[in-house]
Amino acid sequence: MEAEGEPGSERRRTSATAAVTLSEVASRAGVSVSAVSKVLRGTAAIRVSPETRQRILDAAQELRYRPNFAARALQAARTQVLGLVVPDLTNALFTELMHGVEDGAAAHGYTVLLGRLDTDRPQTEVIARLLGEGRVDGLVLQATDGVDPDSLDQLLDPRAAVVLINSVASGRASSVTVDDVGGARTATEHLVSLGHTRIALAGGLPTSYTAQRRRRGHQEAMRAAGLVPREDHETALGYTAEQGREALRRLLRLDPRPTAVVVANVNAAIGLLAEAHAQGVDVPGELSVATVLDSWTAENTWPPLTAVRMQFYAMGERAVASVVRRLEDGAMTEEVVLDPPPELVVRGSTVPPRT
Amino acid sequence: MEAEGEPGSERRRTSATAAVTLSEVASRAGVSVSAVSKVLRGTAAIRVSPETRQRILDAAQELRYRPNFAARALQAARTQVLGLVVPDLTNALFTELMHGVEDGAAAHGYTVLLGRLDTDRPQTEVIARLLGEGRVDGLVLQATDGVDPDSLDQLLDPRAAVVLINSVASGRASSVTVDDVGGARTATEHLVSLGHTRIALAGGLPTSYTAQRRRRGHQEAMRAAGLVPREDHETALGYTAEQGREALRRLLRLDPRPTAVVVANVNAAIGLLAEAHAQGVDVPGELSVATVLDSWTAENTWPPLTAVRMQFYAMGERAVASVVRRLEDGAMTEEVVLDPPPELVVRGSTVPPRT
DNA sequence: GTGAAAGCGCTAACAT
DNA sequence: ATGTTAGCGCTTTCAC
Repeated sequence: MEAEGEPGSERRRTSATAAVTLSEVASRAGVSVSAVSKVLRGTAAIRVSPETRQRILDAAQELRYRPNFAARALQAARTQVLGLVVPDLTNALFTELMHGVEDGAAAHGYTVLLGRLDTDRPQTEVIARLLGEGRVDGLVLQATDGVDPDSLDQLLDPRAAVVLINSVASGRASSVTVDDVGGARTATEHLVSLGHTRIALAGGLPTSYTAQRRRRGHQEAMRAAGLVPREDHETALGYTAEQGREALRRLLRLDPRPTAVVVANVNAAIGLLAEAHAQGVDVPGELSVATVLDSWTAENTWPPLTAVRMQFYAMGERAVASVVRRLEDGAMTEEVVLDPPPELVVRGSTVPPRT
Repeated sequence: MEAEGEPGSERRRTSATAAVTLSEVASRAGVSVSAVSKVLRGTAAIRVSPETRQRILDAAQELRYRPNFAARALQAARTQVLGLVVPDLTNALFTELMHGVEDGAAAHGYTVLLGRLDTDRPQTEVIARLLGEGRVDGLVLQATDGVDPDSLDQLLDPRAAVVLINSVASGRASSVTVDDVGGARTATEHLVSLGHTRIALAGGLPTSYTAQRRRRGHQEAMRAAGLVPREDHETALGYTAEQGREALRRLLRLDPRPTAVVVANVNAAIGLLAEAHAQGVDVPGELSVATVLDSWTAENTWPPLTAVRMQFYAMGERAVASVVRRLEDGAMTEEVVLDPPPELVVRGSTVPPRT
């Protein structure tokens, strides 16, 4: 606002690409770069007279000064960027996680860089590039579900700030996990409380860490209710809609059929439900369906799916908090998101069994 | 591999955080930094003897050298990062777009930084920061649907490399748009071809650019079939599931009722379908439902939704191609993705009208 | 209170 | 064919 120094015409000079630099601000304010630097970033605001300070602020303002990201990053050896690496961008669930990561990152002053996990190129490469080239300060990494934990172990530099999502590598990386056991337990308990006794489980792949934990939760709830989890009532096909469909087909071959099923994943549950329609199976009349994991899609199926909301958003936030902590005081932690507990949302797909 | 120069002990010095630099490689190979720089980035590979070259390559290899991102970015005034800014990370459709952007970016040697669009903070700020601080070279920007085009106009620096998704700002930014007109037309044509004549439209907000275009497509198809689009057969409530439900309620009050409806968005269609169930309306018996925009969720509803796949993935790819072009030869373009045309996917929710 | 200068790691123009 | 050097824009001692 203050007219000062240079003629007005000079101002318009700043062209398209040419960004305003610190020294331009300095010369406009008639001070040194270091003074500008100090003032602009608040450091040692003290050792500058109020007038100089104001002059600098004005100059920066008028010139629309923006600190150059690369220069700062180079100097600080910090980018304030976190990498988010996931196997499948198209998954509706990942969306929630990403959202949590995004919000968490913003809250801590970081931005998020998306990492690609090519199926072909080894995950190692991605990680090495992101971290090794200093493109990011830390990494939130969701390994492909069902990936060999040992190989994961291999590729993790224990000194790097990486947090694993829904898998663990003790001593090599931090981890944040959703409460899979509790989630599955909740779903099964709900079915039990409705009076079901023949409760099947449409689970994920046996190699999957989350699938194992959800299975455990299911079995715990069964046993707690005095029921015996039956081997043939369990499938372990996977988390996709198609795999959910296949799970239903298998369950239908059983005699007697289960009266209820816990599906370990919404996507699979939606597929299973669609297949039930296709096969003329009445849900919930003949078969109650409860799913672990909720998403908006679950409430718009017919009947709407009873689901257990898992805290993916919170997990994303925690994951960021975890890397940031690691970055700041080197702490490596393993955490299960228990706090907002898995939340049962009863909708139309579950009712008491027919008598 | 070549034992050369420094004692072996020296090697292990490199600690956790300390990244290997060019000069370390240089001294290990016994050459100058510039030689290493040239060789490692392939430039002028010529003016170096094969032996030196090999020595450098080996040294870099052994030291696991990685070029520092910030240093390169500073020097080149380029980050090879593209910003992706969208209003809602949680939208299933955005997911496809993001995927296309990701793939496109990777193909062009860029990575993707997620931009936040706080509802509170002005979009200006986000853009200014990302571009102004040089965190990204260009921007793929999806303005909030229904945002005032003029205000968008305001905040766009016409010199910046930004491409708009599904909205336009002629002369200020490039744009890539999905074929909304064609998509809606296709959906309506399908219904017409089944023999429907009372075809309603559950549209998006009137201010929305896409909604306007989809409405146009619908009307075009109606007129082409000799039908008159009726004002009272159109709602313009919005794209969410809840708004789809409301649209159905309104349509049900009509007399005579439409026998078919084109919904301008999957999410709304899913809501509309769920509401139909809730109201005991038989789909497709009493009402055929076709939706513009497809997603995997549409095929798992009951009945599965007939939908028109819009090319969001392709749009993402094109958007990246567009920014890259702009970055390289300054070209500003406006493009409609016509090439993979909107694709009709007939599923169970549409049948001929009852006689 | 303010400024000069070194240096973060890299590239490119310019010697040799 | 190889090396020297001057920055890129910023932060940060260290002098004055």
